[in-house]
Amino acid sequence: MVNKILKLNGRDRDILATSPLFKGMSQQGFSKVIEHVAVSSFEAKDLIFREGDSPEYFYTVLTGFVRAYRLNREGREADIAVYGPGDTFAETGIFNSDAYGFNAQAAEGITLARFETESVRKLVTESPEIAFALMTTLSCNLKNALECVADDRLHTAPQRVANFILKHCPESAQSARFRLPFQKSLLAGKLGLAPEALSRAFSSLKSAGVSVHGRVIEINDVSALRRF
Amino acid sequence: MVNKILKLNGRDRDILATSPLFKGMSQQGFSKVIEHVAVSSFEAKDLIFREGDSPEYFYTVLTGFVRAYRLNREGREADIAVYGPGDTFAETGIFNSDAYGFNAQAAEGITLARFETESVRKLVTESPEIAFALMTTLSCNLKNALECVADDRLHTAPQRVANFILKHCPESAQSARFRLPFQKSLLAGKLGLAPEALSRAFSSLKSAGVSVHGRVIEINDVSALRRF
DNA sequence: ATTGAGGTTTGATCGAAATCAAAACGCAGC
DNA sequence: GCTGCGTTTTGATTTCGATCAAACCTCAAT
Repeated sequence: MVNKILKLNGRDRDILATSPLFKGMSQQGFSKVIEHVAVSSFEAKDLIFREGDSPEYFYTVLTGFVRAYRLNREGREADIAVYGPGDTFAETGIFNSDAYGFNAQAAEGITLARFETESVRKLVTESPEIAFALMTTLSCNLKNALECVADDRLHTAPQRVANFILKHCPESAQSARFRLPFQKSLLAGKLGLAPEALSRAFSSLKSAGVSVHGRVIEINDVSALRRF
Repeated sequence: MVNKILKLNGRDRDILATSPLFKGMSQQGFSKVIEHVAVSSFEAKDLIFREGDSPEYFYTVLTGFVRAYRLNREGREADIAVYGPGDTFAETGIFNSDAYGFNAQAAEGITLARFETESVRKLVTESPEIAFALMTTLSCNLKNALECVADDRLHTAPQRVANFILKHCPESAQSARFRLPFQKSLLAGKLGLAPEALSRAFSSLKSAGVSVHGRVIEINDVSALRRF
């Protein structure tokens, strides 16, 4: 069930203002864009849009996680990306008016900032600053997508999991501990694995000093994990 | 060996003007950008840039094909994209000054239009038209990359090859025949396959009416292939 | 505390594609 | 037409991860 609040509240506004898309944007630029924003909330499992729909809106995540996935002919699903707080998705619709290229689903209860594709398209031609911000976001999403292809093709399941863990460790830490921001089944999808494969990957990382308690990951020796 | 010609010749200029990046751009916009262009030629196997290099330039392919790939720790290579005539690559450097995210290699003798990242970054803030063209290109590359992830995760080798073939068939054709634009080993890489796997995929498509003679692909019944 | 429903782990099996090895093919240069 | 090199194909084997099935764990609701 979609619940739209037409005005941003203060907290949402703050989250948005500090997201990569708007960070570094002037007050005026920000004000212009948020004239065209609405806040939408979704419950876990709700569909935000469907592959093939016409791209009327694009989104920035305020809270929670969004799962982007595609279907094959038999209806099997494969995740292609996970978007979290501050991430912007489906912004290709601004420049490429063909249909959304994937399904987007709330992985849990979420709130999104929803922008009108059409209105922002106009803003882009008027404001170099807004254009620049969107290009930076596109660049970032493109880099991540190519990285994902490379990771899929180069690394085994345990290596992909190790990489994911290492991204969440402070660069120079000896040891570390953190909490997964979402369900393991979503992490499995993000890494292109079945949940069973993720579970087995975690247990094969025990030998590299990784222990898992529920959603809490503990790394004894970060540099050993790097060598794994 | 890199061979730089500082001025575009007429033919190169035409190719560039009709490439997706410049198609639809005004004469003035085009002129502005090509002040900052050089033409580079490379021989087969030459490296254009290396992952980790600082992104001084980005490129549009004039002729031939470019292989984008990454290495794992053991030095095994995995292709992540193939860029052909009219395609623009490494344009993320304009907005994201961190290093190139992949290695780029000439798959055969090629000519490229080479743009200075820094100069174009300035143009983008001055000209909405140029900004819009770059955003469209970024969008297109992002869509392709996400499509690639989905294809890898959803489809088997024969299905990926079938999809590739179908993209090269006229939408409504009953039967078709076309020539692969590059070596089979490059196609294998593009599809995330070992050359042996591509070869086996082709032979498993014989049952769907696909025959292969060297680089020439013949499809008896396009709609049967679609159902494969 | 008990129940029940998701989510996760473990076990067994299967299948797709990588890898290694060698044969066959295609083609440019002589 | 031959020669020889690089590409592609074919064959045998291995490996990784998917799939199916069942047990287990967690936690919210009763």
